[in-house]
Amino acid sequence: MSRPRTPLKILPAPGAGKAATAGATERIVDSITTAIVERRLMPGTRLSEQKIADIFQVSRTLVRQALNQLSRDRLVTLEPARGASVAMPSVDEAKQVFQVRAMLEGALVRQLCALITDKQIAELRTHLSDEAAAVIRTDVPGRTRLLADFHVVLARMLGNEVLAQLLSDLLSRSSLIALMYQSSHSAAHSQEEHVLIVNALEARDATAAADLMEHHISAVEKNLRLDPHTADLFTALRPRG
Amino acid sequence: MSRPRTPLKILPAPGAGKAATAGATERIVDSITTAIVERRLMPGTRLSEQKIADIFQVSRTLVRQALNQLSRDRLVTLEPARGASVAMPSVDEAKQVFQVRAMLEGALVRQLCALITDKQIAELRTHLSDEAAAVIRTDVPGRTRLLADFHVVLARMLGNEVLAQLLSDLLSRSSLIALMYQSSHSAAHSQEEHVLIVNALEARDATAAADLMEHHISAVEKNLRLDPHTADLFTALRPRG
DNA sequence: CCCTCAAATATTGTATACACTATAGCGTAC
DNA sequence: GTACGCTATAGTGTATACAATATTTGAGGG
Repeated sequence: MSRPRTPLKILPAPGAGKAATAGATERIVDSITTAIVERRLMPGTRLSEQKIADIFQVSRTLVRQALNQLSRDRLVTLEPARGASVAMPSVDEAKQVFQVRAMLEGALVRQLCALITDKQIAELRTHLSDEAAAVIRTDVPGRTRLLADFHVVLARMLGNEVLAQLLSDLLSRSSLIALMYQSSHSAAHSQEEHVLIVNALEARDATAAADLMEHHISAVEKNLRLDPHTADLFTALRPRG
Repeated sequence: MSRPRTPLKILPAPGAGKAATAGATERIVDSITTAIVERRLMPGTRLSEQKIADIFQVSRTLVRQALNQLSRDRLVTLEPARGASVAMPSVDEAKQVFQVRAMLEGALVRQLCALITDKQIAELRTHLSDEAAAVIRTDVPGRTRLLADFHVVLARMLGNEVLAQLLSDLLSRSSLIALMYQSSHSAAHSQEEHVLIVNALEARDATAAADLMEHHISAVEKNLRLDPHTADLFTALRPRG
């Protein structure tokens, strides 16, 4: 066996001590998901069923279930008879994900302007200061999660679980994309844009809020290194170290 | 064993003779999906793993995989230790699905106006006449599929596979919802609205197209029997025949 | 006659076993 | 020395076996 580029030490998932009483498979999904988002598993890494099963002390059955779920979320790709690896979203896929997010979240804030309450604005302000705090103390996993959660929180405020779920999936994919195409968009900048969006929401200015949101998402996308040569680095460097 | 309310004769899937050479599990997913959409499996029907395994002449392993995928699509619900049944989307979920569709497809046609080619318009016209033909000859499964495909075709024309996939899922759920809350929105009416949307696309009138699309989706939703008492009929009649 | 409790049955959850495919290492021929 | 092919090995795909849990059936008591 060739030495794996990544030691595959997934297990701890330190901040994710969920109540896994019922779902053993869910624990695996969560661990791998956070491992990918926290950049401990790089795109292209092979995910051997047996190794993961050993790590989690379960049979391959549950691991396969987990990998299937993850493949449905597009976080891992499942090549027939070759197994699973951490997904490597193409440039096209990256652009498409951000386009869908712009469509969805633009409409989201537009509708939210008409319905949002002062109490919800206050909650958003709290979230914003949490974001700012995480950015200041350079808590990378924390700020990544909070910056993504901001968008899901907005969806929840519309009272639309279906939308929230959808957006949550898209944000996981966005995290993987940002990880793969090294974003130069600073977390601080993202956080500032979030503040502007909340300001527009507070002013109940639907057009401004939508424009700001679409601009924000577009800015994140534009700051990805989606140039062909950089994108190919991953595939170019994949087989050898 | 109590006699099943539905004989569970899923197998034939007469019009769906797909090339299932590789994916045995995919065949099961497709069969059950079309069985649900074509109303041969009513919401709430229990889906026993062993029975399905016998029908498809495979082991429970593959059936479980299929049911897991279907549960991810929200077409079946998976209660722990109780097994799978055809999903019974709640009124809230129904409204949320249509809300998301309105947001997504409104933005879709708005963007499509700027990019659509005359050739694509022609393709849409062809699709529309297929729809009309299916409506006239009261080909219920065919017209259902074509009316749903219209929306996916639009997504494909944007060249956005991610969006197309997302929309495809939402449309499956919409089918189940329409099935459950007996829609009074005639297929003919839907088809006419599709024509209006294509007209607006041809005129490159983004605002009109978006309005028409949102109105169309809203009309479908409004024609569902989402009144509390009717909605409860399913649960009320579920335990006994 | 209905309600409650208990054994029997059916069904799901998990693990293991086996078959098949792809991969890697090595030896041989050119 | 390099290229080709063979064998060994690791890994996935499917089926089956076993354990745990829910559901049903029946008997007994109120």
